[in-house]
This record gives sequence, C-alpha cells and structure tokens, in this order.
Amino acid sequence: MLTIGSLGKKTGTKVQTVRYYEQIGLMPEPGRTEGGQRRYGDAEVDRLSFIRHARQLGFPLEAIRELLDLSDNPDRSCHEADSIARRQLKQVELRMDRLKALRTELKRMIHECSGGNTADCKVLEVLRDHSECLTDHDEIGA
Amino acid sequence: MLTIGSLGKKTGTKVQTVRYYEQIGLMPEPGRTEGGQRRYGDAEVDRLSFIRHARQLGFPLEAIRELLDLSDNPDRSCHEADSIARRQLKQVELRMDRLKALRTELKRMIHECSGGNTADCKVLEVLRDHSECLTDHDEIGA
DNA sequence: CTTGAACCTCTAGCAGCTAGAACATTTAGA
DNA sequence: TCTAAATGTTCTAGCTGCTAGAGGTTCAAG
Repeated sequence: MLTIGSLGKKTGTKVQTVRYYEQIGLMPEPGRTEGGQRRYGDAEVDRLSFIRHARQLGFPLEAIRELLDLSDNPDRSCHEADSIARRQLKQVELRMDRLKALRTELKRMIHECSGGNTADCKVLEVLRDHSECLTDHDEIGA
Repeated sequence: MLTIGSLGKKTGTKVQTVRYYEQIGLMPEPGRTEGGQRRYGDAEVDRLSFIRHARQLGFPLEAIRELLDLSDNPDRSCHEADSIARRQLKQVELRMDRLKALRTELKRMIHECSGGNTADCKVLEVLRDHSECLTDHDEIGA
C-alpha cells in the first residue's frame, strides 16, 4: 500500500495533480487509513502511469478519459482507440507545421539585427510591419 | 476615429480581447465618446497590430510588453529586442523537438493497430507500457 | 423618431495544473 | 513512550490568454 507521495514518485506526478485527477474523476477514490490518508495499490499505479504517459503524448484529459473507458471495456472496438490516436497525431502535425513557419520568420528577424539602438532595430521593425509576414490571421502556434 | 469593432476587424482581434489588453495595460485607455464608447486612432491600430503579430509568433504577453517598451524608447539597445527574439526562437525549437518525438511514438502506436477489440489494442497497450517510451518524465508537449 | 446593431460593465469559465494557508496524521529516533 | 519532522489533509485562489454571457446603453441609418 502506497501513500499519495510514493505513488507520485513512482509515476512522476505531483501530489496535487493526483488529487486533481481524483477530483475530476480520472482517478478513482482510493481507500483511506483510519486517520483519513489515501492509500493506493498496483491498479492505481497502472492507471496513473497510463494517464501520465498519454499526457506526455499530448492527449487532452477528455481523450484520456475515453481511452481509459475503452481500456475498461475490453470487448469494445479497437478502432475507437485508434481514431483517438489518429486525431491526436493530426493535432501534433498541425502544431509542427505552424511552429515551422514561426521558426522561419523568427530566424529572419534575428538574422537582420544590426546591433544599433532600437530606432533601427530589425526585430521591432518586422513586428511593426505585417506585410511580409508568412503567417496568416489564424490561430496562434501554441 | 474607429470604434472598437472596426479596430478589431482591421487587426484580426476580437472585441473582448482588445478590452482585455486594455485591462492588463498592454493597450492604452482610449478616448471616449460622450456616451462612453471607445474611439481609436492610427497609433492604436499600429500598436495592436504589433501585439497581434507578436502573438502569432508565439511571444508571451510579458515579452510583448518588453518589446513595446523598447519600441517606445528608441535610444535603448537593439540587443535587448534581439535577445527576446532569440529566447523565443529557442522556445519554438524546443517545442518542435518535443513534438517530433511525440509524432514518432504516435505513429508507431497507430501503425500497429490490429483492428480487433480493445483487449489486444496496440494503442492502449503502448499507453499501458511505459518501458519502450522515447519521451522522458519531463514537461508535456504543449 | 424608431429600430437594431454595436457598444458598455461585470462576472465567470476554459485547460491543466500549481501554490499556499492552516491543520492532522504518521513514523522514526531518543 | 514521547516528540519532532515529514508527510498527509481540505479549501481556496492563481496562472495564461483569452472567451462567453447577462443585462443594460448608445449610435447611426432610414
């Protein structure tokens, strides 16, 4: 039986985060000691590892909720899990594309820095002038 | 003289966002009509364009605040602006590296989907088993 | 002068945690 | 057995960068 602290250490999760996952129903309510402290078993270690691993892959918590749900019902179709993963891959590729465009423009900005005072600073100039800009008026590369 | 709505349209910014920028002091308090509505001039269009452009490049609002500050004081060194931009470029490259690793693992996951039921779903299996994982216990690819 | 679009302020919400206050429990050493 | 430190508890509020909604006012066209 593990305390919340050792569970956290085992899975690379902060204590607060574990409690947060419990609060939003991603982790089950665990057993408690007489004094009211949480105690965890192997199943919880596995579940939390699963969650953290998925988070590291960028899955949003709602997607993880679905994946856990699929995992709890072994008779449901694998395709559902597959399509969640594919959706996630699309997101990742979209973000990569945006970041690539940003990097290009940032490099251009920096390359032209003359080293004088801000009056003729290329960095500021590029930010001021939107006309040569490659990025569109869309979302932000987050 | 522009209303907040036309300022928004000109710069690709939502009305609420303009007011938010004013609230946090990124945009100045504009003049008002007798009835209390905001009216903007060219200077504000420029300033807001600058902000939006920088946002599209992923600069956090605090960095933008610094950049605007530099822009307002033309005698200060260009190197400060340059180093802010370089910092931002580093961030972008860091994120790209992380996304690349994520993409690799996601692709691996998806490739192995057998199409049966979730009991032997590779996607879920990969998430369950952390041992082959390329990503470390660090931050999340946001 | 009326109408309807655009404006106003204020509050609360989103993701996904993180931090702090103020207190209780557990555990190891003396 | 007692005590002190480490770890646990709940609760509330904060972070970034907006976004949405309620409930009301102003403006400009016809």
